[in-house]
Amino acid sequence: MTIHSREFRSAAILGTPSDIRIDSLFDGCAGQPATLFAAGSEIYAQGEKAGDLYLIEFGAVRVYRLLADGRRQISSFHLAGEVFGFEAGGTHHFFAEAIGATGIRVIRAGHGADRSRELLPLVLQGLVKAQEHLLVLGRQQAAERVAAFLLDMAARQGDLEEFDLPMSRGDVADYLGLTIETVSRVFSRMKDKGIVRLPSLRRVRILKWDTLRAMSE
Amino acid sequence: MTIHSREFRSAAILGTPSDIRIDSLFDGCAGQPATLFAAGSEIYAQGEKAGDLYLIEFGAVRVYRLLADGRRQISSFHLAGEVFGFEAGGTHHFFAEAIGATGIRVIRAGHGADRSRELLPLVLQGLVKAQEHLLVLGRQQAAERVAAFLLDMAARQGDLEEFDLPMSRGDVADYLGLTIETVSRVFSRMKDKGIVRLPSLRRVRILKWDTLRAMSE
DNA sequence: CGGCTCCTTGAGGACAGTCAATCGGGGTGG
DNA sequence: CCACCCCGATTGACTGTCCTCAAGGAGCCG
Repeated sequence: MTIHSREFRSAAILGTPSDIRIDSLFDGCAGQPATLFAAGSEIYAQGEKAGDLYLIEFGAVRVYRLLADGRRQISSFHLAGEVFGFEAGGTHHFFAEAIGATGIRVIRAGHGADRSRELLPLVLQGLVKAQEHLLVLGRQQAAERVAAFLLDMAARQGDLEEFDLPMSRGDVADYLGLTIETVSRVFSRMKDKGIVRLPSLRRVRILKWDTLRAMSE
Repeated sequence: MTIHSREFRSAAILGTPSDIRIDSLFDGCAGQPATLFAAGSEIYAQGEKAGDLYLIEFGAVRVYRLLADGRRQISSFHLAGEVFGFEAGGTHHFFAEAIGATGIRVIRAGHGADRSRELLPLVLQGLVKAQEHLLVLGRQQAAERVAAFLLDMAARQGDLEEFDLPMSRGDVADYLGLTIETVSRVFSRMKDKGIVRLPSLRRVRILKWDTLRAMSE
């Protein structure tokens, strides 16, 4: 069900949220066309052979894992300018899907050169983020989780007052370890209290930053 | 309150649970004495300058983070033979403490040589483990979490029928995002059902592996 | 043997989940 | 351009799992 468009030419990279430089990773693949993934299409699956990395040019990606009965945990979202696809042991332990229409540049593995030096800081940052998210899932209540999530999304889009939520309520729920209904209720409550405005389903404007920060502890 | 014993000579490394070779990391510090950390003593703290790595020779370590009101999430336990201390941005984002009396060999940073190549597989494995733990915290119930935890502890001690739990019930609770009482109740229920035996507070014998595996899904 | 800490067990309550009905908005077709 | 449709989101009522509070028990040290 994956749609690949070799025709699609990349938009400008919107800038990396971190200060880690990734430019050098693309020495060997400059000028390569990006691939377009349609909404919901699979980028890689658990069990597949891993090695390549993926740079998002526009759109967003969810990386997740499933339990046997279908319960899903999204371990991370990735936005424009971010790199994902790191794996251990040469095998993917997770699934990756485009959330909306997403342009991705593939960084092929084994270009000869050893990329450890450039990759290590990126992977370390991913490790810290995952471990910080453990605190959210293990010890925070629903409202605290949503507050932390909104602040993270805002920070990754330049701390603008208003920003996009590329993902559905269901995706947010599966990222925060909650249900759709609980996420929806927390959003509504935040709106009622004047903490946020919700101009549309996929858009948020933060009105009370300090309140949100206090909520996320 | 930290006790460092420069006199202490290391016991044999008990073997790495993974198949990743770490020998080469110690080229520059072979023969260095290990340091003894007393039970509960701090190895490093959040906010401290990072860079060194730590190899456990015996004992166990908890790595955790705190919320403002004292809620604690243990992001990982580390046993004999394992390396920890990876950080991003040169600063520790977590606390590390010895659980019981623990012998640790410090791998000093900046020995000149670039360690990226050896480190990357270790960090990648840590990332996968953290992300897998997200699924446990986000989507599994209490009994499933405990089952997954026991299987993990068993696997890291050679899949022996009977093995040590170096940490307290409180540590287990803070690792699994539960309370002491819930962990205790799940243990008791598993004992009642003949799934495990608990020869002592810090020791477990798994009787029904398949049941545990089915529980952890 | 006493006292301490950690663990266990019980009773009751709260937060989030489940089930179900309704709302709303973006897209399509008339 | 408007009406309809459909999927996602919202809201409400109720349930259940886990947390909180509290008391009692077990192991381990001096």
